[in-house]
Amino acid sequence: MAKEKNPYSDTLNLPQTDFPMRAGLPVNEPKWVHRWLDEDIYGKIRAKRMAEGAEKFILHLGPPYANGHMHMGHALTYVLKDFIVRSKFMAGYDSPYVPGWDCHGLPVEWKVEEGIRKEGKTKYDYSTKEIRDRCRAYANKWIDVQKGEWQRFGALGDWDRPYKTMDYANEAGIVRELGKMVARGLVYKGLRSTMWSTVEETALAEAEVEYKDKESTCIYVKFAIEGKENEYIVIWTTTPWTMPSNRAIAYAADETYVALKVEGSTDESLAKVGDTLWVAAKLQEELIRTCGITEFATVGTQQGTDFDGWVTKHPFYERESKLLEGFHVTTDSGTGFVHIAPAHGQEDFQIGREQGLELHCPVLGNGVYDETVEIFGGQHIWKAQEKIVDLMRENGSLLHTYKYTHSYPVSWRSKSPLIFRATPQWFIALDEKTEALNGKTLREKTLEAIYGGGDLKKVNWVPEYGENRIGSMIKSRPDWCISRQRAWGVPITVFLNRKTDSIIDDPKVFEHIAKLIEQEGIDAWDSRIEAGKVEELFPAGWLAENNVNVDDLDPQRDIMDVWIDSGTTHAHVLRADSGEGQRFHRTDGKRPADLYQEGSDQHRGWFHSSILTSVACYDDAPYEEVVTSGFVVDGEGRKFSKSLGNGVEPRELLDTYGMDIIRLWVASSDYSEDIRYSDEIMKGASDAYRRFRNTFRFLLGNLHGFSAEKAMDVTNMPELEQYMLHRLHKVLTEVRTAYDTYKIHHAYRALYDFCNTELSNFYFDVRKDVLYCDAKEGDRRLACQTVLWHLLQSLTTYLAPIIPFTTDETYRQWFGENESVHMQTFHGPEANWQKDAAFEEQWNNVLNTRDAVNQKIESLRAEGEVGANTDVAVTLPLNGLTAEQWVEVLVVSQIAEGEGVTVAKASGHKCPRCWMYHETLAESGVCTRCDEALKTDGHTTKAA
RNA sequence: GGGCUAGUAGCUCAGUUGGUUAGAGCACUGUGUUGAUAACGCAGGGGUCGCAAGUUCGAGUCUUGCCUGGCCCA
Repeated sequence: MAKEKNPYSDTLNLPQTDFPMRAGLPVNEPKWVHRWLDEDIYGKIRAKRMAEGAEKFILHLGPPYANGHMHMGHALTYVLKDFIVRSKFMAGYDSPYVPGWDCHGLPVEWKVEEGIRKEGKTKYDYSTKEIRDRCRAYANKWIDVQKGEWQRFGALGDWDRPYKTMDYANEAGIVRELGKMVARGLVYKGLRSTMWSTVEETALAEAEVEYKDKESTCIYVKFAIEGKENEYIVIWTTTPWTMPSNRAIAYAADETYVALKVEGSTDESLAKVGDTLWVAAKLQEELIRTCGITEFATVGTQQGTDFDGWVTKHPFYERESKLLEGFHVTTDSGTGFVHIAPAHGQEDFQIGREQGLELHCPVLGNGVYDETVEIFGGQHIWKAQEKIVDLMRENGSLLHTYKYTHSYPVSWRSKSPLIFRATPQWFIALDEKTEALNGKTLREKTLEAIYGGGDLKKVNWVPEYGENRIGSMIKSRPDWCISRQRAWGVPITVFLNRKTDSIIDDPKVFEHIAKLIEQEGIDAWDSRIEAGKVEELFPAGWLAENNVNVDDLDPQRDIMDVWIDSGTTHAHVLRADSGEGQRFHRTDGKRPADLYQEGSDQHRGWFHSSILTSVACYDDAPYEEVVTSGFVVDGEGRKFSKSLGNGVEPRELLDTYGMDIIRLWVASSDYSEDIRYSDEIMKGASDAYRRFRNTFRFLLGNLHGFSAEKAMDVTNMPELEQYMLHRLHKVLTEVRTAYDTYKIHHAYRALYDFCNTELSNFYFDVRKDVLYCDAKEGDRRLACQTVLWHLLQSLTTYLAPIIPFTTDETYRQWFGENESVHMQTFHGPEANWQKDAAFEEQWNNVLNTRDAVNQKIESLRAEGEVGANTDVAVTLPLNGLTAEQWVEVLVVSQIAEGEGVTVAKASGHKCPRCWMYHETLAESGVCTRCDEALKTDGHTTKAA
């Protein structure tokens, strides 16, 4: 049977709106992005806030690296930042947010070199300047791509004026910071153990190293102990070529060692009968077997520490090699003694430096021993290697040799084996006491900023454990090596004066160079050096005034670690742009940034480099507060990786869900820990989105015909409306606190639950009767609409930071195309919405009663007695409400006062218009309320 | 291997200083619904709080160990 349309339907005030139920986010959001840019929403908000003299809130952005597409990690952190910036704007702050990019560094340079190779050429076919130009173009290409993706996230910001670390002004700014650190005596040149390719003749970064199987010549070598007859320390090594650089032997302090007296050996064995050999107890069997010892006696036992002070002779040079404790010595293999060549190993170098051993690297960049090396000087290490073994065999210090295949580091490009070389590098000193820091060291002063102390205010670390995390890193980190032997980066604009063996630290010189870089970019440095115009790098007359001969100067050709670039953005972005009327100008005496917000890996990265450079140059942290987030992991809590095949890209998600849903996913998660991503979780976000959207649609539909001047004063409203405003006051207060403390998921949760529980389940359901059936401008209806009107404004403004697309769509739907929600501030809570505790208590009881009644009605329904609540009559204690109010709240037809709660099928006649039961109906056939409403609104009382 | 950190219903989250049968929303199941209908209401089921010891009259909450993850180092 075809459904017949109720003739009264047309006389009802049913919801009316063009706001579609289906959002079509993937298609519509990009239009909003363009619209916001066209309207310059960001610029307008800022102009408005500045005109108001609003307080500043500066969230400073850690620049993403200008290479590749935005991934989920980017999406997470840029959405979080946008929540914060937008919520600050909404709260009335002036919150400048400037996007930026980290541009220099290896990854871009690699990509460019890769491109060059594809052309069948090598980087040597190009000048450094040409390489840099290509790097610059490459970075710019990705900046354009990332900018589009970033904007698509819905991020508000100063898109017309982003910062780039490769902009000339920023490059100059980076040099200025270097100059400050040099002037403060914090920069020095020293040695560092680096991975080196003798083929490419260059130091390699960690990421350029691969591991491959390599066959090495292993040797057991005897070191004669001084003051003892035929008694030896035995070492084992896979790199015989490092023997000329041996300076010491390391033992493990807590291992037991034994002395074995050789009493018999095989014919091939090099072990001599009568020799006494020291070896770790755990490794003696291996030594005996490998070296062909057939008979022996254990003639001594002692702990590692007992070797302290022992001295041996180098196997083929006339010099000592003393025994030292080695933190890295294990008894997994070898002999429990490790030969130390400080120039040729990470741990060796560290021990060598701590113990004051000779660190000089006697191997040249091309792998040839220099002239200081006796016997083997001028020979290539790989070729000399066998000769070294032969020499030791001849002089009797070799105990055994064999070939051994193991995993060995090679250059990812040439696949040639790498070596460790101690090379000269530039460092920032962590432990140098300097006058500029009140006689304290950079490490001490930075710790004061982290933990609070001295005259420095403690940084607020959120979550709290961040404090300990970065603190323990600063406590234990070595000096900061800031030099790189590369092309794409800001030069270390330092001159070594060979004559005085000092560096030029005059700030005037740095400023002069910075000015040149401001004009010409980083090429200003190299181009003058290469053209032999070094004197141009000095202010006019400076050389003569300071009696410096330009020929004595050795201008450095290294570039800076890119962590200096981004680590100094507090200076060349924030401080440089903070003058009167400029973007970051602040008069509140706070640090340059209120907040840095990044993933927790940045305790080692950007938070770390930023606080060090800021303390080094300005004696204080660059930020008041640091908020960290976790990482995006899959539904099982595992990280995304190619090998697991569980990765997702924001670009795919945008096509299936749209950004507001992705943003809801972020908002619903506690980002202080890792946040999970799965299809199931995204389904939850989609469901939540639909709830919000339908709430908006209900509000818009029922506000049809309403306008601001019809709004009713709170005091004139029915109690139910007052109660709802009271509840709204409560939830908005909660959300404010949540935003203020960056607990976005609490804000989301409070608003979502409010929409579900207070609105959809209760208020909307209860008030549909009044909204649909009362006269259009009846008091009850206008009061209700006034509440809906506040709800519309509060919900859109409070949700605007989280779902900017949908809230703006909603807001403009009601307030007009030219009124963006993003130009507003939070709507409410207004003081007169709040009621006293007794009022709240009474209404909470009403809701409890409602639950009890509903349970009873549900049983009635199960018996098939009733369908909708309007079929029901209820008896209950009125408890201070009128029967009329109970009818409204329970959406039932009849209420009678009684002792307990009972429910029954309503009696009388059902009004065909509002479905409520009445003992009598009006003459027109509808109930008296409907009858009046029909008359007031000018409908014919009897439906045609 | 070291530092930091987490593990409460299918999902996302609450659970103050240890104290009554561990909560919420969503999802799920059932059901109602000619007026929010790819929407909405009502009701219901669902957790030995990662595991194992220990402290305590009493532990999701404290201690130790283990398991499984995450970030950063070596």
